[in-house]
Amino acid sequence: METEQQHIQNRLDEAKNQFISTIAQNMGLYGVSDTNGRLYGTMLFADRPMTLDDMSEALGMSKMSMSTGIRALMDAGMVERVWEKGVRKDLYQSNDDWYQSFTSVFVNRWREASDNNQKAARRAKEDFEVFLEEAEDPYLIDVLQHDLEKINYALNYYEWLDEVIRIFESGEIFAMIPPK
Amino acid sequence: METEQQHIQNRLDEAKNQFISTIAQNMGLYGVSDTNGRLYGTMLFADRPMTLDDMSEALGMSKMSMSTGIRALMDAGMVERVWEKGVRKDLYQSNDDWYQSFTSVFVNRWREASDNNQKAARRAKEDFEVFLEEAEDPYLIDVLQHDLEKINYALNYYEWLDEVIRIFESGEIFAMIPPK
DNA sequence: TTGAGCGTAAAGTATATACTGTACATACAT
DNA sequence: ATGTATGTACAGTATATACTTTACGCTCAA
Repeated sequence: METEQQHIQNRLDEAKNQFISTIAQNMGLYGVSDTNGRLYGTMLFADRPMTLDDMSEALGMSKMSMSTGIRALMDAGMVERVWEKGVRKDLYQSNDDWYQSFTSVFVNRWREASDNNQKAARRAKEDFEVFLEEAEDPYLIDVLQHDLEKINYALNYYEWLDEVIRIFESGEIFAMIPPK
Repeated sequence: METEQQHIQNRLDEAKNQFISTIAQNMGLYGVSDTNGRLYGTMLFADRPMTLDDMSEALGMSKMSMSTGIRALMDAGMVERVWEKGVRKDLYQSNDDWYQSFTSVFVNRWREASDNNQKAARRAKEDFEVFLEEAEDPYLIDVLQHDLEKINYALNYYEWLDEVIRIFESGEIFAMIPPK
């Protein structure tokens, strides 16, 4: 027979779970899978650092999944490893500074994409310019000029995007829009 | 035997393809799949609006895939349908205003995520507060207070995030960081 | 009214992704 | 030194996603 307090505890766990499920679902935008999101949420509400076995128990999933999940969350800077002397098992806790950790995730992902795109655009531009020198057919020249315009437009866009990313990277965004 | 001009044309197509492949790969950040990204890229460089059959031919994929792909790109506002009288087939062209289309994609996705999270957080907060009233066990009370702190922190974060999204939604971002 | 051309729904298939179980290498305690 | 506990690589399996094929309903021309 469960006591009154146990009943509250159960409903509390249920409420937490519901919240965790929701944020986990929406973490796809940060490039975090659903289950890794639940993993993060579980650690967020844990009052102590957790071991892989703790997580495995809490989520009812294999320890191996926890291991790979933690690695992904660490890479994203959303989780950090902590040490306690006398404890053999690895201990992890969530990085609770969402402003820092989530903007860094955002910056890393978008910076990489922008860099790739810029490189590809510059390479295409060089090629197009060479072709333009060689071309004689008026129609081909016309096509090439239009294509060059597109590439130049893209390059400008990426420059702008870089500026946006920089605002987040440097922390200027927090001056523009102060955290509460 | 291919002429000089044809040879240029071939190399041009190759260069375009390489560029398209790169941006398509990085379009995952916008929630656009790789092949839909290629579809967009193909239309971007097309000098005329394209039919589903054109696309199917260009990408070497089934017309059905083009149909569903186009629908996704339309929903994202990255592609628009155009009419030409006397033409039976549906015609589509890329929306070339990247500042508009891509920021709107960004806003929609993040706004939805933020809304969901906020709803879940508010629901959790209400629950936690009820539990706090009912709780008597000091340890449980302590846990609840910490949990409430987390939820309040989350709510503040979502408010901040909403502000960030609003900057993009309203176009204020273009005053802060002007397009080139 | 009929027939051909068009877009898409539905079901089936292939490919990619996420997850698990086992087995191993490493580190620590005795 | 030896045994035990711990994290992870690897291979296999299940699940989800992307893609194709077939069939159908709708629209417009004749």
